[in-house]
Amino acid sequence: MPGKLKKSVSMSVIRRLPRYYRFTGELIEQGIVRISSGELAKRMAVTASQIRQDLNCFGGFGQQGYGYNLVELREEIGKILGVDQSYKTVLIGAGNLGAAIAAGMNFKKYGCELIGVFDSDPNKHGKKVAGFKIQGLEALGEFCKREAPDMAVLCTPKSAVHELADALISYGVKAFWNFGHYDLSLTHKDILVENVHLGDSIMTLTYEIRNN
Amino acid sequence: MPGKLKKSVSMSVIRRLPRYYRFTGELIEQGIVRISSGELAKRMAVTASQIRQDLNCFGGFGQQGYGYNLVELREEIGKILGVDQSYKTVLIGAGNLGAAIAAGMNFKKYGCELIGVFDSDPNKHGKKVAGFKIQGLEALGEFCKREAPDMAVLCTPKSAVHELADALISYGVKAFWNFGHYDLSLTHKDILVENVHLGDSIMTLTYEIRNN
DNA sequence: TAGATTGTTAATCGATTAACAATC
DNA sequence: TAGATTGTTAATCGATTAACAATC
Repeated sequence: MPGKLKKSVSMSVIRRLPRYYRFTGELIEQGIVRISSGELAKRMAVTASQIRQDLNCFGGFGQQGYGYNLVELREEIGKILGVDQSYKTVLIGAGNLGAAIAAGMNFKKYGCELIGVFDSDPNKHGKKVAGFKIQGLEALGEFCKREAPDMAVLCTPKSAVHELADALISYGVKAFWNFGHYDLSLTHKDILVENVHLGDSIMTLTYEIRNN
Repeated sequence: MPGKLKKSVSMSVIRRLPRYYRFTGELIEQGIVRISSGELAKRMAVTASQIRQDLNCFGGFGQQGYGYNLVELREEIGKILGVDQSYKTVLIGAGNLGAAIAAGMNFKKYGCELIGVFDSDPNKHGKKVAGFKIQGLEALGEFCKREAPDMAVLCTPKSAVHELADALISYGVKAFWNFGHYDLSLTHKDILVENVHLGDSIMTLTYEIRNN
């Protein structure tokens, strides 16, 4: 038996990591150096058990009797999340939302690097967003062959998502940050998809307003 | 015993409802009239059991031997989610993202109605977004007293969220759609919060790129 | 060393899936 | 009626919490 097989970490855990990353950042800003799982739990309104379990999926970052060194802990979580990377990213769909994401999202902070912005609308071509000239979709293939982006941000209407994904996958893109109201992972296998369905999000809020 | 107490529905179920709402809409567009839980399950890549369990939290919308009438089902889910309502909504923070949400989000489709846009930056005051003149925060109190909004969309930097929430709560706002990197629900109780943390979202994607 | 706090195993809880009787 | 499919109960699975021995 050549080394134990690392059991894959559940999505529930992964989705909590960014929150740990944010909180440790804030605590460091406040000048705090070390923290126990109990104290961190209190501040984040979760259980200490959960924090210890979550972190131990990735190794022992703490020290018995002491707790966790915040700078060290944050760095480790950052590495796990990949924010120390620089994944090349293209953004497709420079409408309201797409342009806002391109201009306002600090990609570097999250391990990504925006390298191009595309839109199907010829009227937009050549205009600048976030320092990038908006390019037509006909330029996408060559651009991808040259730059080999890792990730695509999809900010197009849902009708365009399917076809775009086909093309991007054929150009070697494996990861999709999808803002379109379309369930990419149903039709496209062997890719990574993270959906941001703003409509779904606001509906859970209206649900709660109503049922309260 | 005056009627059985309806056990509250779990968040896992609620968060699946918008997806049912989307899929039933698409199926209706395709001209399909009825569907069985088994067939719907296949299309959504979930189990039929889950669909039946989820829907039965709210009552029996189906018919044995027949399945579910799509138009009826969608209407029921819509009512549960509150998309037939018209919750008055103010948006605070007309930066890149805030302006894009104001202009691009079809609030009416989701049971909301945008009634005002606010920003702290005096240079923006008077400019128009989505047909609304951007107002200063000093106008917020009077506006809320007059209009009594139900919901606030927070698109400000995290440093402003806490104070803004204090003010809005004092004006009677109970529900917050929060785009700021700040955990509102930790500091403010008895309000409804739905967070959209785009940073958290993109980090789960970089995690997956890295660990794949 | 004694006290604190982790890493980790065991117990509990909740959510998902399976099964099937009810019924259209 | 017979076949299909729901509504609902029971079984399983996974995630969260509690407990505690290991150890800094």
